[in-house]
Amino acid sequence: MKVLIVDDEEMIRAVLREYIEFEGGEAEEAQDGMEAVKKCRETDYDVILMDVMMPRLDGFSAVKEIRKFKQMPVIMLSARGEEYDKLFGFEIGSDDYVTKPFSPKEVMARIHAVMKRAAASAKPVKDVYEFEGLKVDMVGRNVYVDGERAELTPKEYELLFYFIENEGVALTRERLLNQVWGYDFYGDDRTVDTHVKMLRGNLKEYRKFIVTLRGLGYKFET
Amino acid sequence: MKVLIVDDEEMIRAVLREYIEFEGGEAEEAQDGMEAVKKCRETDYDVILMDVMMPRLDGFSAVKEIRKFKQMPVIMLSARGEEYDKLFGFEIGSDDYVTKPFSPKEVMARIHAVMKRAAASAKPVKDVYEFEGLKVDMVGRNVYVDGERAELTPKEYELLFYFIENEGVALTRERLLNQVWGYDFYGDDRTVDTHVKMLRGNLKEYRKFIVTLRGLGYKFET
DNA sequence: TAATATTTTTCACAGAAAATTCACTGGGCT
DNA sequence: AGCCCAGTGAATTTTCTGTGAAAAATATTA
Repeated sequence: MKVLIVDDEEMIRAVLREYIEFEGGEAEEAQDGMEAVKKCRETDYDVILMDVMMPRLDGFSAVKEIRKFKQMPVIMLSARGEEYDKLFGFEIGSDDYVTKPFSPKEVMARIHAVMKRAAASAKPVKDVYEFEGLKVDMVGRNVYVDGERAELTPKEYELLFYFIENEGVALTRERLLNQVWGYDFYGDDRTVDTHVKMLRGNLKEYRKFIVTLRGLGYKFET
Repeated sequence: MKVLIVDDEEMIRAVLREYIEFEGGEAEEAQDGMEAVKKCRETDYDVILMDVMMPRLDGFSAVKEIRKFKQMPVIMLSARGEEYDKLFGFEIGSDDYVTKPFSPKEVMARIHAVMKRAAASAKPVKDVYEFEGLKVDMVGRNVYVDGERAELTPKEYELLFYFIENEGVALTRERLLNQVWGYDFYGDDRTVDTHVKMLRGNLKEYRKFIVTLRGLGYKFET
């Protein structure tokens, strides 16, 4: 387990490092966002603990920057009351957050949760899925409805692929917008609905797989 | 089992201590909130018994203070009729309460309940819960009653999930409104009742898990 | 480059579903 | 017995989704 601790406070870094190493993990430190980005370019970490307020480059900007070239789980460390930051942190794709003051125990619990999640999602991804008469070729970007090729637009492909990758998981519109459209999309919720409508139309009878979860969003379920 | 008893009355402390030690537990005492906070800084307790009315620093303020740096289960000891205090105590995160005059037996029961809960919540949050024939899939948003899928409305899901996340914790209507409906909800208390009714109806025989606490609210208990 | 085609997004509206209110009933507790 | 308080059913109000059409953005072609 390799963890990157990003915080400008020496003390916090030291405490976290101690806990991580006590559990047999490996810890590296960065004093600010700039250094964090640099280290991430060179090394792969299992999880990054990222403070929000830092000199030079703040936590959010750093995560944004890192996300451009690498996908690694991030846990944000935000001072209490930074509500706005908290939300924003999620939007840019951090996996969790802890508010200061935090107990090291709490942080370790988050780390374990994130690692476990990562391990779970490392399940072999199939290239071709078949749900009854619906065949989806993830690599070739082809979808067949009862053997006949369905002409989907790019967004429809992406949406369908995301649904399939998260089969059985309840997805909010917000999450779909974040994951399929990207964190920097600031558009209407209805956009999702419209694309779901189009996708359903193209899936013909297999529209049934996309279930509406009233008050929440959608779910792909066979 | 390490317990901190916080009360300004010598007699009460002595009685509680006796019971705790009789059951093989370890007890420490504090005469007021100030002392309690100080002791909590130095030592980790499994549970804190905290009186409300005390000189120097009252119980609520003390809990608030302690919460700032440590997370420990608290059972409030409030004089009967201190209704307001009771509610407030829940909001600041005490785990249970006992009204004076109480039987030591009652207090011990609460302690055991709290300890059991703490042991249970130490494990990572589950995705799927099973209580007898009631299966709740938090991720997929599915609820099965004896294997059959229950169709819940959004509020019913949220309410059930909140109940489950707070298994064994007494929840006031106010707290439910705040947490499930949102802090900006200014509605009737009866609203909770109605949704509990609907939820119970959908849970069929497992309605029994949602216990009515007369004069207070509800509790999810298996 | 301009014109055209395709895709994406916005938006308003209708119908459906759900939430809320509220008066009344009945049970538990003193 | 009387007083609260929770349970309940139904009416009312609010919210939500599906949809179609138009506008905007993007890609393609001449």
